Amino acid sequence: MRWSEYFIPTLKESPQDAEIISHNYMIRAGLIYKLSSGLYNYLPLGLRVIQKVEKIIREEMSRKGAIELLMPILQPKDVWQKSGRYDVMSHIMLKARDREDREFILGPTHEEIITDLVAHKIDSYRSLPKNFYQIQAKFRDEIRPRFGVIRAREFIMKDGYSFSMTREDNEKIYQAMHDAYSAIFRRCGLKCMVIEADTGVMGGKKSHEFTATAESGEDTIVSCPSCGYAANRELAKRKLKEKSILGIKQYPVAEIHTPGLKRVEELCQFFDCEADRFIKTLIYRGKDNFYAVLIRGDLDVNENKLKSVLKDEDLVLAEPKEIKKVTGADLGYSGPVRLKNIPIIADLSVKDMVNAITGANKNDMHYKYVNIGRDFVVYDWLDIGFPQEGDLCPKCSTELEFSKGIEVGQIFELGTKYSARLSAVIQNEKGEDVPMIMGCYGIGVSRTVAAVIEQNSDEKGIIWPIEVAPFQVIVIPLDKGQCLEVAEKIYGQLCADKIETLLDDRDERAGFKFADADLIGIPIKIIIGKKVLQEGNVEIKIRRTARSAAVNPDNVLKEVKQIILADFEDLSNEKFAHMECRQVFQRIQDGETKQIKPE
RNA sequence: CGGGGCGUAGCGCAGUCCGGAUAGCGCACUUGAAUGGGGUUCAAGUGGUCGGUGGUUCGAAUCCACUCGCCCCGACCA
Repeated sequence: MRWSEYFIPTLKESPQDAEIISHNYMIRAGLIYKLSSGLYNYLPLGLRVIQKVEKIIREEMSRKGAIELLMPILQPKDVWQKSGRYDVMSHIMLKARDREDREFILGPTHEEIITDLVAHKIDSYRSLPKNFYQIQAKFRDEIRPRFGVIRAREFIMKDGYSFSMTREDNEKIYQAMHDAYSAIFRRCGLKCMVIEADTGVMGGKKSHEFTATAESGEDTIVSCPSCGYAANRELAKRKLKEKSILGIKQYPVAEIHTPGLKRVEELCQFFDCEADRFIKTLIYRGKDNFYAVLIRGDLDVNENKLKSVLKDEDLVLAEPKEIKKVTGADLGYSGPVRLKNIPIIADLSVKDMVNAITGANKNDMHYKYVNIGRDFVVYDWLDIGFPQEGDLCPKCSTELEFSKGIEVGQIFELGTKYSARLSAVIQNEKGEDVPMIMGCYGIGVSRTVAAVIEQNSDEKGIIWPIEVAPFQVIVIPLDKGQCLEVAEKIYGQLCADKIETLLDDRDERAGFKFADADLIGIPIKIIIGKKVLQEGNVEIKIRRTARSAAVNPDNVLKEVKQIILADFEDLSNEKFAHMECRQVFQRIQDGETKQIKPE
């Protein structure tokens, strides 16, 4: 491709609304252009990268026997009502009516559609298992789109759905997808953590998240450096460091007048102490009864964990009126002491608290010097908080580490939630109708591109890993005349050999071209300048290492192929095991060939 | 949805508080000249319904009301 005939609108200045590196570079390198909040044009260069990621996905998916199809973006409302998700996901769905006033939504995902399809077209267990996928645009009316394509409203997603007769088959596909995802992200040049994840509105039993580590990530990952336990902070279990409370003197309970003071923050000031001296008491309303939930004052209750340990999906914080009824006092004065007829559940963080401060279940009153056992009894000790710095691994008690990441993929074991509701049933060997067992597997394609940039860039711009680079090579003539002639020749050779090459044929100065080439991140530069050419050479320069070497123009094709192969090998060992290539790559990396400008 | 901010040329911004004449600056773009291996220099240009509507006023980018859009923090999030 000739730059002058192509379309790469680069920007020298940073756009005002780009908060993170990938967003900034995607705009500046001319990959995307915003149409409206959360809606992006993919410009030619950006599209090429998207297509590279899609190609990798298709290869790895079909390697595992998955079948590609394509479903509509516009979906009739009634399918969603059948699954029960029309209401649950209502807030992210864009709704529309056609000319006959029929109701539709723009698909935020496709479980319902594929299940409907399979329900109609697969009627024997002999046809199972099947694993379908598509790559297509999704629309989710995000509450707050941000970070460019990382949280966009319209985005490109690969979504896959498997249908099995048996748990074993389902488990096999889950594992196959797990493996496929690892390969996909590795080939994209992404460092990922695979972590235990929450199933959210998808429902289902088991889920793993593939999270690309990035400072700018929205997800917090908790991991154990010792045993490898890793989970989303929303889900992560924890142990707490044990503190000995032996020998600490317990004072008698004292009632303190605390007029109008309800929030922990205010109470800290009043008592002149840290938040961790308080036992926060929250009243929750469950399906059948109320719970008093205790947690240390500086921590928050993880409601997902609470729901799951109490096996009560309907759990919500009680209304002020209900609190008054249950505790006898207004919101803000609840406490465990003399709290009757309600189970007291406590987070592990409360266990070693001595002489704590709690509400007194009387308005404007708190207790000081409250002690467990003596002043109240806990019905059950549970892990219902979020892990904090210093907390320990639930499995091996090593101190947990925290990192940030971008969720690029997630896989779920769905069970029979959708198949049962949408009648995707088959007859088993005994002639009984049973719902199919499902799994679902998603990759945020556009988001993956952003994650790759988050992990692969420097102050000059993007540094594409070879497999997702929009072009592998950029040929840069620094002058007209002979330089351009040689450049054209090399460009022709590379193209003829199916190496994706960009020829910067613009009449611009050297620095300008270099800066653009670095910004758009092409891995290999072929630089043709007068001086080097007089010595009969051109220059090959690697974007990532900034190392360069002079080579004879006739050898450029050979060298480039070897660099590319070596790079591929780096990303995907099993695929390209060419020792020779590695050696040549090493030679260029080490600068063993003639150096123009040693770094 | 709550809180905050912004909207002036393709991009980044000044001007708005305190109303006044052809609405400025940098980058980009066009033309010319010099230059030619890491974002050159000089000169001359193109380009703006000041987000929109209504109002106040002799006069509105500027004041008022409404409205649309965008961004940030929070709530939310496969």
